[in-house]
Amino acid sequence: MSNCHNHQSCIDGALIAAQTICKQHNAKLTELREQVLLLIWKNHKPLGAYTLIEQLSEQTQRRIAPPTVYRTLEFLLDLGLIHRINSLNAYIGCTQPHSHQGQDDEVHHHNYFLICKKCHHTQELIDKDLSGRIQSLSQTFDFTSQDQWLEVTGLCRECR
Amino acid sequence: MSNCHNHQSCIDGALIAAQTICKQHNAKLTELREQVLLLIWKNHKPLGAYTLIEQLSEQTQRRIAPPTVYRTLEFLLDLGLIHRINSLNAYIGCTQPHSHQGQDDEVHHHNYFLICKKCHHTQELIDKDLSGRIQSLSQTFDFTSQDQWLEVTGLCRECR
DNA sequence: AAATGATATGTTATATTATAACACTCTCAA
DNA sequence: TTGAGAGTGTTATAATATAACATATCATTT
Repeated sequence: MSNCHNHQSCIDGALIAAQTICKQHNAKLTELREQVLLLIWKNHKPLGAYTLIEQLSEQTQRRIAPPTVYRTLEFLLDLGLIHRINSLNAYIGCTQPHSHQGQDDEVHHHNYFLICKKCHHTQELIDKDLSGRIQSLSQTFDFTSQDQWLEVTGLCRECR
Repeated sequence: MSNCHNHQSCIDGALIAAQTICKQHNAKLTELREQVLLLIWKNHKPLGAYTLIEQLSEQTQRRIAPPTVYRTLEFLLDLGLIHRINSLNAYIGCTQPHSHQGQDDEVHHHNYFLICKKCHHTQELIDKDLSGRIQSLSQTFDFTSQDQWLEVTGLCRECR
């Protein structure tokens, strides 16, 4: 782990947030979903689906097939509890899931990531100002923006 | 094509720009590379690698295998002549390849796209102000940014 | 022109990521 | 108690991408 912090409290917080958000959306946080979410958080770096399948298979002592995991990922993505890092084909826990909730119960994806090219440590940003700026920039091109994905690659402090 | 404009002049311009940039980098714009670049431009929408393989196979009347196309895509990507749209696993021509040239002959990727969810029409933006803003935001997180990828999804004028 | 080395392309096989389709299970409300 | 929906299991396969090695092409030197 490249950034020092209380890791367990991250995980605990993520779990509590997940429980709250599931309740809000009348969705069930099943054992499988909780396991997947926790594994993603424990790794604390973008995690590929097949790595996740491996870890999950080991942990449960039985063979987990891809669709099982992909469905679970989709569930967590839809609720904004995790994010997909497109440039890595990998998944990471959302640090502020509540901030992605719209008034209409819809999840808006305005997600920004700083991704270290060396260690793949990934930091999520949330910046309302930047969101607004990108939105209005879109408007000048007569484009109605919905979701925003920003991936900035470079070097984190440790790897520099 | 969802945005009206002189399409042939786009293509012609892209080809001339490619020739110039290849010369600058002492790289060869071979027939294959030119064919691929033109096909990408003719489609004028993000094009998947395997669609490209199909079109290229048809056009040349022989079977083109994936590595051939992927290598060519890599070449064009490296020179900044095309971009990869990560959210679509697809490739599109760069509208302003010269603007990605650094002084040190290195290509910097600060690329922003507006992607229509319905028709996949994709508009490239270049905005130095936004680049700077994202760069300085990265700095506040003690992160040395190199490349920036922004993909905004939503609806274009025609699809709204 | 022949030899050489570097670059480009061809070819075969396979890795990696993701989804389709259908079967089974479990819960909970009618 | 039953049947409808949600969740998960299972098998097969689709879609995207790369590794490894063979061959060809071209420029340069001899």
